[in-house]
Amino acid sequence: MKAERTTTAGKKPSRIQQRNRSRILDAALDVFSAHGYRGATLDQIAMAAGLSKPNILYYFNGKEEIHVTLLSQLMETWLDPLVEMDAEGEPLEEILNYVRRKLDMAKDLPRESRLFANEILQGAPRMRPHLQADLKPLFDQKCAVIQTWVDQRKIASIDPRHLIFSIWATTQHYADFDAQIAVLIPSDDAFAGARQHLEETFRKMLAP
Amino acid sequence: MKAERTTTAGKKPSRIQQRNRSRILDAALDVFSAHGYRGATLDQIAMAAGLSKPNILYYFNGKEEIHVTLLSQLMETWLDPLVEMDAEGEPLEEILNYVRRKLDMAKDLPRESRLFANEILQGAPRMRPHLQADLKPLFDQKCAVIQTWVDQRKIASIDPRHLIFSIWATTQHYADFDAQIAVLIPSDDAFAGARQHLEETFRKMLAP
DNA sequence: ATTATTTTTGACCATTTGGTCAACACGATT
DNA sequence: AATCGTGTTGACCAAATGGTCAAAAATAAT
Repeated sequence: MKAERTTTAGKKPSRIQQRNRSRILDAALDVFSAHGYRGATLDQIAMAAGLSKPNILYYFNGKEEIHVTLLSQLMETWLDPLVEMDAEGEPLEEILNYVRRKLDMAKDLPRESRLFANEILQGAPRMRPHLQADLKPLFDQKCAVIQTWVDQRKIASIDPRHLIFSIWATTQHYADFDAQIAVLIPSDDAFAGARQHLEETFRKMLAP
Repeated sequence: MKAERTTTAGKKPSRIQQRNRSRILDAALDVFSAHGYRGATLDQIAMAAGLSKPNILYYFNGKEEIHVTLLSQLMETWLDPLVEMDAEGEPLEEILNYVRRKLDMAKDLPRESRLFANEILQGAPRMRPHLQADLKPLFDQKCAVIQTWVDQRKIASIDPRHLIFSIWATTQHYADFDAQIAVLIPSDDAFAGARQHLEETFRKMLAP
């Protein structure tokens, strides 16, 4: 019988296992988000994790498994703000809160945002299953919620799908295109201005 | 004296030179935009161009030169819609026209959009000079124009910088995140819906 | 202390990849 | 047809890279 210390962990991961696995994942997040999947090397990840390359391969069966693990973990975090959007809440405030939460994520988790962006840009080769299985149903459900708000005249008439796209695009932009923004708004916290701008614009956009 | 048939072309490029160089650049655009810089290989580019690898290296001094050439050419096309925005025109219509043009570019030139997005995502290692030299001054100039429109109450009070970011984000999103959109809006032309949605939302956003 | 188990690593390997080069083919000019 | 500059390529190369493995350290269990 093989070790199988990977995805379907046999029993209980030792203290040292937990520590090293999370070290590796954190280092891999650094490297993958900065260079993309193919641009990242195991040596870089090993270096960043403070472990030897063979040791990395002791904890993960290969480069791809590290990447897939990161993507899977990310999915949960990524969808959470949308899950939080409450059909019973006050419509405008629910949507604005969603915008705020997404912008917070772009600010606080830029590596995750870029990892995601990289994967989608390349055609989502390793993530399409997750998108289909997790994102799609949630998306459809929340679109329906927003549509009821539109039908009840609680917010302006708008296509819920493209509204969500606009929210994703405008918030993630500040993480994914940071290198460009840094050139255009030097030595300034773009997020402060972004928060106010998005608050105001989405408010106007949605006013019934 | 060396050949120097690269950037600073000695004299006149022959018919065959022009043909093959553009073939290579077109193939490289395919490959780079699909896999990123490091993910792209000269063999893939050569294959896509219908030429041998050594032949590719006969026309370009290396992988990086091909990439840089693409980026340089792209810059002009990319900035053009913003250049077109006329300070003398009707403010709201000028901005909406800019949105429309940017969306057209996302639809018609998705490879270029992804090439650009890939480069910025990786921190713009090969493009920062262009951003500084070309994009930055244009950005500042057009921000000033928009600011005068705001000051004259021609459009709503808004931060021109973040307005432009929002336009970039929402339009390019449809090209860059196509893989995700295809999952969420299956077998549908997202651009048709996007055009109407963006038209309406930016109109509301900017109404004085 | 001794055995058993889990971690760690130096030394290797096979493949991929960017790039070189000498030789060869082509096309225009004489 | 011989010549000369332009194009083209098969054969190679060195470095990078994902991955393997047997042996050595640590660590835990007895």
